[in-house]
Amino acid sequence: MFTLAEENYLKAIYHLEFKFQGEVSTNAIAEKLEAKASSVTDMVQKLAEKSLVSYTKYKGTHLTPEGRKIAAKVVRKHRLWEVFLVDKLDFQWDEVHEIAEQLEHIKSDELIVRLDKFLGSPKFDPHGDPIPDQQGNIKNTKKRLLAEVENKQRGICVGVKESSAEYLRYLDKKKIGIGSKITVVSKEYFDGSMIIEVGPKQFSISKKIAENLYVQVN
Amino acid sequence: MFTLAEENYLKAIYHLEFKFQGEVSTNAIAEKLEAKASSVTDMVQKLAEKSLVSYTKYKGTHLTPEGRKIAAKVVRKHRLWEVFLVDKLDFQWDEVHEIAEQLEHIKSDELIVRLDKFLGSPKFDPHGDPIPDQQGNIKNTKKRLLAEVENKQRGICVGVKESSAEYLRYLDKKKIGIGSKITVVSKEYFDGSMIIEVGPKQFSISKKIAENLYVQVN
DNA sequence: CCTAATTTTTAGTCTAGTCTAAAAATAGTA
DNA sequence: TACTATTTTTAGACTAGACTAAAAATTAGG
Repeated sequence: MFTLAEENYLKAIYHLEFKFQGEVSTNAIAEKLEAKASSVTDMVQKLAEKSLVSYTKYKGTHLTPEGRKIAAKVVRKHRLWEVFLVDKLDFQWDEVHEIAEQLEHIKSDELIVRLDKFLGSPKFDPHGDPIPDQQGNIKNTKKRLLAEVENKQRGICVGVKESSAEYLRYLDKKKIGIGSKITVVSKEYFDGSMIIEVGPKQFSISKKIAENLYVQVN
Repeated sequence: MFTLAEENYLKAIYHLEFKFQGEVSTNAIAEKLEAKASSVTDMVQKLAEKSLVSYTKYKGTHLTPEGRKIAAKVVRKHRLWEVFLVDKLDFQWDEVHEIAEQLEHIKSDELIVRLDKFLGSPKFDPHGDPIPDQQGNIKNTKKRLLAEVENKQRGICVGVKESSAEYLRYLDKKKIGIGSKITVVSKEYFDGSMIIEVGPKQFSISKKIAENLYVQVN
């Protein structure tokens, strides 16, 4: 199996590859993990030894299929646990990250199979990020801000950009949560506000609200 | 906070103190943790520095109130997670220990409060061992084997001694589980079998069955 | 009560993972 | 292109936690 540090490095590289769509620099990893660049060099060399990343001096790092599989598994575990914490233990969306950072390293395949089942095989975590499947495949989500959605289009709420308690409370009040179907009824280009339909109701939301809600359209 | 190793040492000492009712020897700790005695000496000296144990060379170790509190907390977490795994994720009683060994180290007080609530504040884990409360106090359980229970006495099932799949399946079939109320109707001293009452039914069980079931009487 | 066996401790070594400081490579710019 | 700034790597040191081997203390047996 893999150590905690190894898993964290693989996960960081995984996220950074996604973000930059390609090779990942030593400094980027260092920043993400709040470590020094020299430590990162050390570790990626070890990971390269184990064929989990491919690494060329001064050029950067990227995951091998093997490394990607492991990273995706950690991410899957992280996001499933977040769903557990929010759905079952009633944590708020913004309180769960730190705990999930620990839970993601629990080693037991059977545990994850059963947890997934227990949670109803969710496809998104409470922040709207997609949960990789067992093979590490991730649903191509095309998540975008509600503010960017065209008139008459319909999307599924998959997360928030900001997650302050106030904002989440507002959303709760309006019955907007992960999975809510939201239709843009009309947009006011003057102030960026829009009228949306959620369930049986139509109401107006401000630009600020629309700019902090992610939806998936397709 | 405390490291994984520290927590494991404190937990081991906690269990051994309970078992031996007193001072714990270096070798006993070493055996429990499958480590060398020299490693143990090292660690207990460090723990003594931090006032988590009191330790006198060649004499042995025991927990300070501080150390006991931490150990009890780890045990509480371990046992709550075991309940979660069995009650919610449908694991068998004998499959959960290894996973709980990992989960017990997750750091978040709020998590434990909520988990406890989610599980209905159980007082016993799936093996029938009592779960320490938030203050680390443990219910004095007087658990004993069903075979040792007197005629006409009534007990609550709190665990099993053996936990083979066959045995557990037998218990399931007979609708005996944690919390089941069992009354000893009559004992056959010739072969150690007994007739018991579980719920609305009375039936006979062999000595072997009775010697592997723990109940709490009073 | 003295010697032998056992237990415990000390001393020194190892690995994983981190760091700092300095050297080397790369990139940016005049 | 050459010089400077930035990035990356190397070298060496540190800590936690484990180990082996040897020394010291304790316990047990005659």
